[in-house]
Amino acid sequence: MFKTVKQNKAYQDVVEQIQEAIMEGTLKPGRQLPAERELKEQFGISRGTLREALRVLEQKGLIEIRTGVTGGSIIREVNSENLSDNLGLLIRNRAVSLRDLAEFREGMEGGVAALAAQRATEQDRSLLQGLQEEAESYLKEGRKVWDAFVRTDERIHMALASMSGNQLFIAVLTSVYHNIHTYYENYLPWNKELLQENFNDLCNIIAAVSDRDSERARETALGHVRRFNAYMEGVP
Amino acid sequence: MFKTVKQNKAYQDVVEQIQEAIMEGTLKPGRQLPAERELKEQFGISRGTLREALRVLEQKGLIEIRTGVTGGSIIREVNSENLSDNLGLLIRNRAVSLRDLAEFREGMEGGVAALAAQRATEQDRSLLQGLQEEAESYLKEGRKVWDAFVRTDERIHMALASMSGNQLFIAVLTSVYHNIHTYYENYLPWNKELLQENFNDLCNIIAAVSDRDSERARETALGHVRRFNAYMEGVP
DNA sequence: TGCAATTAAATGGTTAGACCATTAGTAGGA
DNA sequence: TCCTACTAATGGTCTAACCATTTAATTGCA
Repeated sequence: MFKTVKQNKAYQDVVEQIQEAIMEGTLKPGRQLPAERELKEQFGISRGTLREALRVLEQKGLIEIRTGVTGGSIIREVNSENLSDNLGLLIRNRAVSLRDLAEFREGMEGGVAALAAQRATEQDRSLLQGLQEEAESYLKEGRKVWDAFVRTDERIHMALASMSGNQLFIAVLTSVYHNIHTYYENYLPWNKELLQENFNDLCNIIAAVSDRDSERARETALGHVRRFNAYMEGVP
Repeated sequence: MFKTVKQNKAYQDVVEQIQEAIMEGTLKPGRQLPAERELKEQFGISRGTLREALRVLEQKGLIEIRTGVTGGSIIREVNSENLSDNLGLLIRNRAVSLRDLAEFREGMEGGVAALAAQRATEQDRSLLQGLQEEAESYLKEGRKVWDAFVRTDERIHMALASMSGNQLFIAVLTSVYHNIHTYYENYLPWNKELLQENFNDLCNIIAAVSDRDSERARETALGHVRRFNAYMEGVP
């Protein structure tokens, strides 16, 4: 019949009030909160309690706290960084396996590439072109810059996610890449041929995106991920 | 050449130390940290600073803080609650739209269903059977239990995610469902025919999973999500 | 003996006031 | 004009005390 009454701590109340003000738009990104010594008066609490509340808001990604005379708590533009961090914690903590990450990536990369193909701007296309040339130059330089190549590969995939315009894909793929990186470096039997194959796949995906051919982008990307996942079969 | 030196605040240092201990497994879920008055001695900081650190860890979902004589900071089993909260914030802030959620779901549901088909046990299959019957009975009861039907629908999708055995799918889909619910309830033009169509889709997916036919499960699930997303086209 | 009420003790929650560290502007001198 | 030192405002940290909550131990009555 009745819900148990929740006895809010003082700092929680402060967190909720400020969070609501941000969500409602009363507090807009870029705007600054009053200084701590004034805020504590407005809320009628001590500075220590206020600071606990501000730390929580900071951790939630809602404010940024700067020191110095012009410093203070600044309302942040909400982004998906936090979601990535949280997912990263979850991945590390639950000991998500390479297999899990790989399966998950299979589910997403195709869709991301398809959306990117639909939504890429002229600027996006030239960005991809530039990244492709960068990757090619690393490939030619040979073994000593292989990890530079791998990083560029990752940047291309993230650029595609970015072009999808979908914050969810961006956030989730960011975490996945951050955590899958070590696996790929350690377990893939990198050699000249594999890098070349990887590069060819990238070129095909980029070409499909440039042609605004979303279905070809989807299939090419999915095929790429599947093939490379298969190369890692049997890895713990 | 060199990275900029990061001047850590004291509380950040504490957060990192405790977080790492949890991630490495030195601190296991259920275990309690020392009391604040002792912890502050171990870290060589004041209680206020320590409490800021604990609040951050609490917000990250890594510890739970209880009052009382047996209280203290208890290491938590990390779950996807935080992820859901975060996604909720992004949605309320309009950083993630219904369209984003729908696109994302399209990317995942097919893969989940395919994995479920490969990995479902006998027990899983009978669980699905039970849920299907439950949904059918709600459907027959008519309008007054429609939201019971919708909740069962959600449980079926989550059961499939669970059967995929992939913690990533489970965590992410849990968050997505928790947050997409309001959209579906408000914007889908629910009526008898739509519910029936929904139910038929579910039956087909469940049948494919029961037959261990992963490709049919993938296609059926994907088609289902796509069709229902299309019904919501034009929604903000 | 058994149980209920009371008390005690440990924990987190909060307060007050002080001082330190960082930063940007300002004034003053070379 | 330019550099330097100072000043003031902000967050960061510390100390020490008291309040609030919860559990376990104690007490006292039946």
